[in-house]
Amino acid sequence: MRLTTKGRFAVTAMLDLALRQDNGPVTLAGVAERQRISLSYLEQLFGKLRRQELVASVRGPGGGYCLARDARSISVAQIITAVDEPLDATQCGGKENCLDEHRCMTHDLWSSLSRRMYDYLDSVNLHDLMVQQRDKTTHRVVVHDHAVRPGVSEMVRVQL
Amino acid sequence: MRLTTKGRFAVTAMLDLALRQDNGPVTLAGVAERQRISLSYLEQLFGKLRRQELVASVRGPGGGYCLARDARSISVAQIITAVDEPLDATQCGGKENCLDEHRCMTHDLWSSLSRRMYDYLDSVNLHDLMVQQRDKTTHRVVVHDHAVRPGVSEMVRVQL
DNA sequence: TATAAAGTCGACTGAATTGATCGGGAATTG
DNA sequence: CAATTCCCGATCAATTCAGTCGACTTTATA
Repeated sequence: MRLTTKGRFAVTAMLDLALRQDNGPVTLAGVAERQRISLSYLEQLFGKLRRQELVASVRGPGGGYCLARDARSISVAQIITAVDEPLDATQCGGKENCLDEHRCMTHDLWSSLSRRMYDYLDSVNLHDLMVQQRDKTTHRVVVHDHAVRPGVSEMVRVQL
Repeated sequence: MRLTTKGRFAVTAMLDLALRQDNGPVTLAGVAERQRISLSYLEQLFGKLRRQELVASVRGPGGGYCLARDARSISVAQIITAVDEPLDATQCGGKENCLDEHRCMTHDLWSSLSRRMYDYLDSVNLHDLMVQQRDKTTHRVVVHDHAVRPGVSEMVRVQL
């Protein structure tokens, strides 16, 4: 499990998509502009996301991308591993370069750590992020309107 | 927070150190040989670990490295951020390239995610890993005594 | 049917990072 | 003194990152 800006771009773009797909397919050009990510780079990322069946594409005018499944069933871990393909195979990974007892130490240690990290990222899904983001927006509006709509947002804020 | 093989090397080396420092300072040459990491690369990593005061060095014959503090007080997160220095400042990070409402989305989303990951890695310390590793070794010995040498790797393999 | 809007694909690029190598130091022990 | 070990800087090939470009396919609609 790697964690780089590449994964962040993908998660950000997917969240943008999730928040806007109610009005039909979302164009990459739109995502690129809103999130300040280069269009061509997005195309590469969405190529991978599409092959992993996290998004579906609609060609032609009025086309764009939609989530391929419910936001609740798409985890952050799935997004990240979709674009960061070489999962973690870079280590000794069963090859011949680590010998005797120590092979196991390195291998097990890291696979255990990285599994626990994966489990965490897998427990956060796109819908969670949408709610979190909408609350933030709401909160801003509330502050603007000064205190007409108390509720929802108050709590989430604290966590960040 | 980045998570790459560089961090894995550092954690592995620190664990090797922690498991052997009872007999005095541990040489990098020893770590290099046992863990199959190049000596010069280890020197670079330990330079950073020393500057972060996670390890202390002893020069001259019989010298080497020791943990600078108790294993319980050194977390995996500390090790990783020590060697992967540019913590996470690579994003929009308060700069001018993200505008209006969307700035907050990207920024808050990722800082929240990455903070939770950090918290997790910060909750695992070197002592935890030592215990985990020693248990595994013990377990292996038991199996070993059993049959005619059914292969050291047999058990450990399962987990992978 | 022609055109424009969109996705699709492949090749390529500059910059940064990874992991490694080398050479020469400085400190310490015996 | 000589050996051992840490320390530091320069350099390097390979890979990845992030972005660019050009050509192509699909499809809605004027």
